[in-house]
Amino acid sequence: MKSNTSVLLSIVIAIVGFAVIKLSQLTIDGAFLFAIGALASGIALQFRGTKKSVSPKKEVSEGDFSTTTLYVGNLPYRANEMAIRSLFSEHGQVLSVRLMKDKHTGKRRGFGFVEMPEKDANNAINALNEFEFQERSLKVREANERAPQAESAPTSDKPL
DNA sequence: GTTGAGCGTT
Repeated sequence: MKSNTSVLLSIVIAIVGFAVIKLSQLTIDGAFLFAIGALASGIALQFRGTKKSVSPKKEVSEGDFSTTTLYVGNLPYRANEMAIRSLFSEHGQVLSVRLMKDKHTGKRRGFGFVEMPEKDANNAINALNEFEFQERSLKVREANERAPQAESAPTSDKPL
């Protein structure tokens, strides 16, 4: 889509450059060189863009499988996200780990959220709930849904 | 630097 535009742009630049150089009483060879150079650069850019557009096609190994957010409570204050991630990774794939910290002081509040696929989530709950982690009994359950998401910017509240 | 039931940010 955009590559076509860039090629078109390069062609336009080549033609315009050709005309300008020709009008500025330079040699025809110079105008040709300019035009060819512009075209070549445009084509080269298109090739690079194509290759780059093909390469970033990894990740998304799970696709849009149903994910469950787990609430993890009674965490030791010295626990960090890496430890929690590695601990939950032993019972399923961990998509994300978030240990909630106080926004004012930045200190950990002792609980967090772990996002996993549903099957792994149940497995992790059964395996890690009330599991002794660093002298603390973990509390793992399904997390309640996040705060009522304010839908975008309410410019005008009008029920149709 | 502390504390110990709980459910939360781009």
